[in-house]
Amino acid sequence: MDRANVRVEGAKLRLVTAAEELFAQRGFEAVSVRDITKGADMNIASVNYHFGSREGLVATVMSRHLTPTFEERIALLERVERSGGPERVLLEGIFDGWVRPVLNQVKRSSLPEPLACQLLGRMLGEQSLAMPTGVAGLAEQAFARGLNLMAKILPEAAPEELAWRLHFLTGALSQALANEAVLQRESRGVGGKLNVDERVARLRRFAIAGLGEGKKEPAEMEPPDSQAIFNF
Amino acid sequence: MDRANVRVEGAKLRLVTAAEELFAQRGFEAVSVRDITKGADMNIASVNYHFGSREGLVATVMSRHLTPTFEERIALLERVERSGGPERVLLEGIFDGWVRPVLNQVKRSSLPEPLACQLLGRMLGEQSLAMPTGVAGLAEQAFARGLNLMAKILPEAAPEELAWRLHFLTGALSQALANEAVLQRESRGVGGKLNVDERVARLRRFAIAGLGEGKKEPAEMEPPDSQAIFNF
DNA sequence: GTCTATAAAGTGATAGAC
DNA sequence: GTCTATCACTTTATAGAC
Repeated sequence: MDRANVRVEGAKLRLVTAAEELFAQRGFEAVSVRDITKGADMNIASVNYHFGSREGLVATVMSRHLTPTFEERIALLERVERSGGPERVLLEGIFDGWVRPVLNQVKRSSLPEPLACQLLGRMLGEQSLAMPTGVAGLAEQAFARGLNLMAKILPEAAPEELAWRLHFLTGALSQALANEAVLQRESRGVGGKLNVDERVARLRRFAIAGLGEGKKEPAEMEPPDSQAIFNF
Repeated sequence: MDRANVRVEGAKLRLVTAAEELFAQRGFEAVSVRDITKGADMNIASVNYHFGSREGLVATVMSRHLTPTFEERIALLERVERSGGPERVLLEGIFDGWVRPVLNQVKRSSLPEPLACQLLGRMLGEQSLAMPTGVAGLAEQAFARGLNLMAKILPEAAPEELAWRLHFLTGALSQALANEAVLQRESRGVGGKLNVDERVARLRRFAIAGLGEGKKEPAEMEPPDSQAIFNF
């Protein structure tokens, strides 16, 4: 995978850094070229000179973070697949392979941790945000590996069920990274001020249970839920 | 709760409907007043006449959908709390109380189902999207009830852990509603073309397992995960 | 590679006629 | 309540001087 468009330095780096900070705070749509050049204390024309267009800068930001993240995700999932192990270990391997690369990317970022979280959370979760083609291909590869591992744990489940579980995990992860302020408000502070590692530790318990739901453990076969309010 | 700003008709309704369709497709930030009036085949000045400003229209759209949704969520969770039952039933009650009102709102909407899903998914998940104050209050009330019920099932868990689980559920729900196209692409079609009820049925299995993780069931006490790749 | 100046189009909002 | 015309800005992008 060509890394030319992932590495960035000098004037380009100043622009990218300023852009990332603003994208993290306000979202990709709500930031203008002027906001970015002002934030970087550079000339208004510099974005077009260095990146061709606003869109080129957005693509660079996406690629810069998501390329190494998805490459690491692919590598980790591959490693889990090769090393094998009992179901519980595979399940933890899927979660760690899926989530850890995102966390590592947060740590690698030069942005302050809360901003890096918001930026990654947005890139993973924001609707109608087109990924550069190279990145989309990596996302596909990672997804295929995740799906393959899921099928080892739940061989009788429909592949489409497993695909959706990985998708739910991504939604919960995006929420864990980007929406801490929302939880603070809605929970009147009960959510606490957790750093990203603590939040991911909580997500880990939640998601591993969800991903593995239904794996044969005779003791907890689905009871008939006759008293449930609704039937989905 | 005053419903004056929730019910809308005549010219206002035409504008709201056109706006909702565009917001669902492109997101709230990416739609201009001109796009909306063109979509409604109405005059450019009509948005400001009927809603005071673009922001007023956005607030109306949010309130129109989220007010009944959160009111129903509060009512259902209250009902689950009163009727009680064994843990498993409470757990299903929390999920249904949390998610069913959203699904009902999708069905109530005059928009085509896929658009209604995207709109609701965006309102639940889109970062930096300010809720009108009345709606924010309802969201808080619903959250408090959900948290209260969670504490009945997992009395020994930290409240902050339970708050985050509800937050993860919201993230996964938003993903189930709004990002079907993304899953289709990433999974190369494995995700299938599921309608919203089927997607929610899958979310139900995933999330109920995650929400209830750790509730005392001696048979499945956490095994030491010595072989896990990472320790969070 | 950085700058100014400016083009060309789009933005939300409003005054005032009908 | 609907319309036109327009204001006052902002948007991305670029030509051309330095």
